[in-house]
Amino acid sequence: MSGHAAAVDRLRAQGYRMTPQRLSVLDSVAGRSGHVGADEVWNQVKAQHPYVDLATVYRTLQLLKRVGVVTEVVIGNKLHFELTDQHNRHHHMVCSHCDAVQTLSPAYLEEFNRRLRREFGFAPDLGNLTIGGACAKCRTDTTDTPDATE
Amino acid sequence: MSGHAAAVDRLRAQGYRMTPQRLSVLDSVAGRSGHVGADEVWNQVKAQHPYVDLATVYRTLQLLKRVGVVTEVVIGNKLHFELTDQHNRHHHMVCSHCDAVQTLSPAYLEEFNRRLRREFGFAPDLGNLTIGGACAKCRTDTTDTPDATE
DNA sequence: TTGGCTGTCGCAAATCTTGGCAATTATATG
DNA sequence: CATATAATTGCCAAGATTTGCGACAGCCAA
Repeated sequence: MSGHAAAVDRLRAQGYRMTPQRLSVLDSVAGRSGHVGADEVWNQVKAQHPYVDLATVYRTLQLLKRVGVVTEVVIGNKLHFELTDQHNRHHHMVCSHCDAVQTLSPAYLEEFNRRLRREFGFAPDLGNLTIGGACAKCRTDTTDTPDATE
Repeated sequence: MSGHAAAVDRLRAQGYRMTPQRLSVLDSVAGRSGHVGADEVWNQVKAQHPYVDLATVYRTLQLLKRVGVVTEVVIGNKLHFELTDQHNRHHHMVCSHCDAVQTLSPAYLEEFNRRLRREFGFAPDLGNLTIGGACAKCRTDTTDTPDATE
């Protein structure tokens, strides 16, 4: 894995440093295709650097998110992270019943994004947008249709 | 405050009970025009019922949210709640720099909502949608334009 | 090389939120 | 109004994430 050069540059460009711990966290997130929980990252990192603290993992993940290297996904009440793939950007739809995650093309929100900028000067961070709701499966499972529409 | 009759009915309709604690929580949320943090609610509630536990406040807020009486707004990394106003539904845009909150008409997401349902069978819970990003003020303040666009 | 400045880390404590469990209470019924 | 039953509460503790702080390490200037 040397594909982290870009990430290193992004950090350096903003005055941050690349450390073994950060590299390890990055490796861990990059190692999986999907999203990873902070605790999973921690476990993986500890394999290489047993002394690393969980707080460091959290701080690193927030940092990587800030510089755009990873994307945060809120699943249930836990944070998950995945590598930001410039060529395959997407949003997430998370079912609040079964925590299933579907991806959604950014195309669905392009117009919305433009309107917010144009009309409010508000620059939405849709990169980290997670849309909660009920997936098709859970909608038919439950008797009481959670008409959380609106 | 007797305007809670509707809320009581909603609870009863789903087999829940109305207790002094719940009434108090409801009063607290209804007492403010904007959104309130769980801790603020707790403080207000304790004024009337000193023994009430914080866990009860959280549970009650989640319950009221579930039955549609209050709406949850994620500000920073804290939960806030506000009374659900049927006649003035809205979403929230929260600035991740200054935590300022702007409201947004549901009209902006109607089409989006319909598409998700039609194309994915996914019923988004837009009632509790919060859109993060940078407000107009903070966008000009900061040198490094957080192009969190996507 | 020697300082000094700044970014990072590990550790511990704090904060916010949720869950388990036994005791208590709201409600329907007799 | 007394009783049974299931919902609810308090209390306690755990889970998840953040923050303060002193120690430490990388990097630039002299």
